[in-house]
Amino acid sequence: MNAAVLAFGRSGAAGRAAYGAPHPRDAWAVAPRRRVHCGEILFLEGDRCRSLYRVRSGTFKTTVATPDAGEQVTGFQLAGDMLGLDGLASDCHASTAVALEDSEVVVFPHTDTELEGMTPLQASLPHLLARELVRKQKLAVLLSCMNAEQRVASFLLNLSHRLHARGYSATEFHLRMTRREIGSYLGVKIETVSRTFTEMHRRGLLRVDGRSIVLLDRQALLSLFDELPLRARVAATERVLHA
Amino acid sequence: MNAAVLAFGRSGAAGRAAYGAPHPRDAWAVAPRRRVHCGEILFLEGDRCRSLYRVRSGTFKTTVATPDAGEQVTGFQLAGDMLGLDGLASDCHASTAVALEDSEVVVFPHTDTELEGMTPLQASLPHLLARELVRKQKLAVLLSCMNAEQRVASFLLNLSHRLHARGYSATEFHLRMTRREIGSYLGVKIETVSRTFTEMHRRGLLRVDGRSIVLLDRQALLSLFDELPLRARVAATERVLHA
DNA sequence: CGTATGGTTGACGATAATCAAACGTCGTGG
DNA sequence: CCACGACGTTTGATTATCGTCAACCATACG
Repeated sequence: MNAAVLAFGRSGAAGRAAYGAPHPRDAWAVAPRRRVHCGEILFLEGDRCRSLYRVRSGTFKTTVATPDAGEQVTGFQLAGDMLGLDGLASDCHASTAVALEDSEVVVFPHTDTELEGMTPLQASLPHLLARELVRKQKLAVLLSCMNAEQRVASFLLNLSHRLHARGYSATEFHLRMTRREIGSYLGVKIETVSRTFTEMHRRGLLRVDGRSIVLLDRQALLSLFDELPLRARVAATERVLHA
Repeated sequence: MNAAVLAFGRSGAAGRAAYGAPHPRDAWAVAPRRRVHCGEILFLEGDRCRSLYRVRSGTFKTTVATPDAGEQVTGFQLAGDMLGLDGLASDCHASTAVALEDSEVVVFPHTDTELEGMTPLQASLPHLLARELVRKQKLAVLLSCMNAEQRVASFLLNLSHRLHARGYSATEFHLRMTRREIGSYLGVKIETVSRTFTEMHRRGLLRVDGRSIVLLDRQALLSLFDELPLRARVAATERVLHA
């Protein structure tokens, strides 16, 4: 039912709450920061992994190179989200991070994760990684069994949810990414993204003007996920009744 | 070029090598084991996460429930692979693990990961999780940009690779999973899996008899990943030339 | 200006989903 | 023993979704 919101879900508190209970805000004051301008690369796939990052402000995309010389977007990161976690698998970053607007990150030198004494970051790494893992798993499910319309609706609802959790409007927001990046992330072509936006607009589900979005009918967007093949819908209904 | 093999890749040494360099085999003797019969559930999505597991022998699948009352296969685990890592995100398992044949697992009680002193498992958790994360990311890429034939070829080559790393034949093996499970994992329907097998058979790439597979032409299977739209292929070629 | 980039729209086609039927193998119970 | 149903698999016919190709517009920028 709320698969849309759950499908991605980089919960707003993810990065913050995991670092220990009382979490004095000053604890971060010592951590170095770095400004990253729009379009600038924070780290490159294959680079030596020297640090982890936490987005302080702004937006990032992470991408991986595909065999066909293209780039595949693997995620969008907002304030509070971690960047570079996949670099812990080896000593190299497994993806590239690019700022989609002028942004700022907190830098956690990689040595922090190797100290003998348990730093707060080190202690919470498994949680952070596991969360990330669950999200990627849900993305895989989305890519496996949703149609284009459902993918786009998932994307918008998820973005809305994450922005809301950060204190922004849940209904009006500005897309920081291009149609091509959205399509790459969702596994559909740019034309399909464009057409889907247009069609949703036509049906009154939202208003689109370039990159500014206004969600007009959240319920209708959610109900797109009920539109399943008949047999599946019947099965789902029975399932709910039995529960 | 070898995207097929890389696309998944639960490297054979993953679970084993990560636990410390010399790795005396006896170190595991103390860890409790558990037999899991074919079809039996090791843990259920939503269950309290009390332990992590490492496959000692046999095969598992992990699945998540989809909104349409179906189940989506999120991975296949062979000997040496970890199970239950996604449970570290919360205190509940994010997926269900089912044995695809009579199997045995090593059980790591969850308390091990919470001890103050760093246990070997605890120390290697970030690596294990990050590896898993990278694999899921690659699965997402596969689901985003490969056609049915490439997905099936990826699956077979990956399985071949993993079996080989475990001392089995890389060319002849027995599928432990149904066509439906393969299709679910790859994001295609069961009929498509079947037809793709048939077509590959017809072209002499492999022999299929029920669930026994014989890979006849690994090169041809790999070359399926060069079959890209013309423009992409040209771009890829140029890229290689410039590198 | 000219060019590059991002976005929209239309026409067309290919890939894979859907629907349907058939077959073999199991295990179960009559 | 055989009949029966539940599965798993294969194959064919048809459909629909989405990708491809192409044209066009708007904006930014040197």
